[in-house]
Amino acid sequence: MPTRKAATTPQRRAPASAKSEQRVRDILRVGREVFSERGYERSTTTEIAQRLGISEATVFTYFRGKRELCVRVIAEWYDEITAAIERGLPRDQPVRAQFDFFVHAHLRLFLGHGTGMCALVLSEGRDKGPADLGDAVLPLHRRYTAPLMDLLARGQADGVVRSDVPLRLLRSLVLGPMEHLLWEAVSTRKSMDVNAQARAMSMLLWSALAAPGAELAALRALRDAVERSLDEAAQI
Amino acid sequence: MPTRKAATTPQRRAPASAKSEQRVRDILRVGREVFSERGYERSTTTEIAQRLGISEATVFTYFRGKRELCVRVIAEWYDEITAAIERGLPRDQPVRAQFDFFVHAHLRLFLGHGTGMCALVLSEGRDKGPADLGDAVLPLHRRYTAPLMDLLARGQADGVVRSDVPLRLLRSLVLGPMEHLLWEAVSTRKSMDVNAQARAMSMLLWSALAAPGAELAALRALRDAVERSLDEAAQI
Amino acid sequence: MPTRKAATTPQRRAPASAKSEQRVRDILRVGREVFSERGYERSTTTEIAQRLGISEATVFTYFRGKRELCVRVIAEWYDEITAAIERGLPRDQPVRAQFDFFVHAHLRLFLGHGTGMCALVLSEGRDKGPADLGDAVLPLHRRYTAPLMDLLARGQADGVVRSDVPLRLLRSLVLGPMEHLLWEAVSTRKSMDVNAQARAMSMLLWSALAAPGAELAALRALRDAVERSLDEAAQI
Amino acid sequence: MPTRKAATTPQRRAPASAKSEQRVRDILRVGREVFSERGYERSTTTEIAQRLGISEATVFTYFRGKRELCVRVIAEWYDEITAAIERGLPRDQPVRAQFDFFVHAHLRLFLGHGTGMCALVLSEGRDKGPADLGDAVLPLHRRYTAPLMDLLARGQADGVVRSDVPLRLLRSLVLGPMEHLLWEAVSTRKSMDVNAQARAMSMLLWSALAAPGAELAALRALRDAVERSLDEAAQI
DNA sequence: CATGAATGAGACTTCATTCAT
DNA sequence: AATGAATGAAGTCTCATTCAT
Repeated sequence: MPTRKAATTPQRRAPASAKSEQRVRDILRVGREVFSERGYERSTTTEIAQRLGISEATVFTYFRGKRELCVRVIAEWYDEITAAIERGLPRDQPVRAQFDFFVHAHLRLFLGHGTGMCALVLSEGRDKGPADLGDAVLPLHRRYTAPLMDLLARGQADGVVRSDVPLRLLRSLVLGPMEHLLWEAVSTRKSMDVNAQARAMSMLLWSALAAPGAELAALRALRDAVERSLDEAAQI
Repeated sequence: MPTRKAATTPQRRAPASAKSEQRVRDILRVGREVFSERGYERSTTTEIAQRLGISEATVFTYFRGKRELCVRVIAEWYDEITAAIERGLPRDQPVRAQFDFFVHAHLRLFLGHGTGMCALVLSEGRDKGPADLGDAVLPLHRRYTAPLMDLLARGQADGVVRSDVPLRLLRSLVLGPMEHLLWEAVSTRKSMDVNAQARAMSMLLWSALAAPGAELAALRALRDAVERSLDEAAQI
Repeated sequence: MPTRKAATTPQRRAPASAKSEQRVRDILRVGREVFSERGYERSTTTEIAQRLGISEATVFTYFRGKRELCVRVIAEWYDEITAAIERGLPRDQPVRAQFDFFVHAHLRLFLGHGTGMCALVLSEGRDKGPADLGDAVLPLHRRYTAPLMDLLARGQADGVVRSDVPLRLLRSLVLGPMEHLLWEAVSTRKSMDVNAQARAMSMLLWSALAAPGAELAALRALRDAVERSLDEAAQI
Repeated sequence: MPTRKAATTPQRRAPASAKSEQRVRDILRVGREVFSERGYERSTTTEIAQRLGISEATVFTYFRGKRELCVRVIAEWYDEITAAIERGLPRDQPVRAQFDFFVHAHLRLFLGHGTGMCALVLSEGRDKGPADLGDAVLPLHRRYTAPLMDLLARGQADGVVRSDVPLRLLRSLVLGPMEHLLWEAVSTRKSMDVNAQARAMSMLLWSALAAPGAELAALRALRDAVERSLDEAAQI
């Protein structure tokens, strides 16, 4: 600890040349591989270095430590998927279509690069002693889910999403089943037909989200109209 | 944390005297405490032994190793909560009431003994290297959720639960949001009003599960109303 | 430098059996050797373990870390020499004799076990970053020099030690030259005749400490001589 | 900190252009800063380079290694203070006045540039493994103290400094207390009134150095003269 | 000449596990 | 049956030093 030690000595900082940046990218790439395969605690800087065929010391030239590397790996990944969501979201289409996109994209992104990142984030994004990744992960996750939250809020405003339940619960209602599905995929190590699953999931979730009385209300309005018409007709 | 070498030497097995059984129970009890406070990797056999005031070696007299101990701890816990569910489930009441019980019990059990076991299971039940916990946990989890699956199946047979979606997806729809909620509780370390949350969650989930027949029924009612109106109109 | 880590996990503590105590003594003995040969920073736990023919891990079973071991080594040594001084000091004899004893004992003790401890204490007893031995050493040193301070104070009270200079300066006047001599011995690695040096040093220092009354005595003697001469002259 | 391997490869030597000399001076200047702030072992070539805004490799272009740099830093410093002493020494004044100057200058120089150099020299000038600093420092220190030795020798020749003690011991008597005082200043990190301390110290040391019989001898001479006079008077 | 980049060697420390008693 | 004692294996991290460009 290694020592936890007040760093009084300035750290060697890596410069920003083209070569350096490539190194940083390489280490991040392999770091993502290893961390997602093994989780934080069981990953070793040794393995990361070995897979790259470089010295362990080199890793520490570019990252202050294992912890920082892992945070960077997670951050990069969140940046990617957040960008993918934000880039692809069809904002000019109805809420329902946007929701559909989100579900598809979410499942695709989390399973796309292997299930490892998914597991890493789900599992390590939590307070445990020194390697407290949770504090670093939480804001990233919030940013990632922001589009979903917007979308649901807009849905509520438009009356197509139920308003009888707090937004927070709706978020759980959406993300929960998807994460559960992902866990299952991770646990059983079975591959799955992402598109089919996404379609089914989106349909299911939307029916759970949809304003429950929407159709009913429409029907009642219809009935009332019919009744009124009939009454009027009867009075003639 | 380094990967330890898997135990290759056959261990002396502990006998089954009354005293021995007490020892086993003690170790399991404290093991549960420690594992749930720290997670698997950050727990140490040293601490477990120290809390019991016994020698580390004694732990290894009764358990082949740290991993086996942890698996046993998790298994015991699943046995308990599975039994609690099975014992309390009001099988003679309608599916809806049973579902309600399950949701309440689930949240209560997972948060009851602190969030630690919840976190341990959610977090360590996952693919990591050889001898992983995941393989041991999966069947336990399946057994635990069996009553829920039964219940949903029965609901489908009775027509009160939607049948347009595979059971597997429905399970995710139920367990997913609850786990999501639990994670949130664990992450933010905020205590929550379990009963209130359970009520809201149960209501929400049930409305998502409920056979979309509800609308059909409404439509049927409309048809009837219209018919009635027409009949009345015809009588004039 | 290893990481400092907030120790949340209880440390393995060594028990207090006879065997254990022997181990502790062994490690302290060899630790003293190594630390005094190399100084703190250049000493390694590896070497200490190797000289004992034990595993490095064993060292850490008995001492929390390098730092603590070194502090213990220094403390033990101070205990020894402090005890030796306090045990041997001839308190019933005149201050001058006690001072003589102190000087002899000091030189003997500091050079006795090699010059290493002397160097270690002189050199490492000072604020430098993480391994701040200074705070641990200062009170030990004060306790060690307490008898000397007492002795000087008593000397002042008795009028045999000069009172025109603060005690603090007198302490520097006594310890300074001795340490200087020891440094020289350490630096040049020449052995020296401790007894002879001690005799000369004691004499020199005492003459520097002695109450300037000496000259008054001389003047008195002169007066007497003159008087005697005058008497003799008068008898003529 | 690990023992580094002594440089075995012959280094490229730096040229002696004006620019190069400036570089050397810069590195020496910053090296002095760092070494005196942190001591030898805890200083890093990284930090020295960073403070200068140059590459670490550049440091090694001009100095064979860390150790050589440190030796040069110490040597430069000794050159400065030696020159200061030799320049200021009032050689045409009495020994006592010269001594006074030396004491003042010594304290001023050692504490002047912070206590760091003082600590560095006092602390690292000592036996440690191969290529130690002690061997390099000793001759520098001897040269530095040469004026003092001269001065004391002259004092003995003139009869104003005691001759009953070897010069070597007298040197310890002078330098010892001063170093002791400096250590104290360094350890306690308290600033001190250099001039006042120097005055007191000079007075004290001189009274310890002064030929103890000087006054007595004068008195004896007086007595003899008196006796002789009386005798002569008696014979009349 | 200067340096960006890399690294070998090693330091301290932790911990699950074994085994003689 | 219990444990005191020991340790192998591994892990994270540091830093002086080299060398191609």
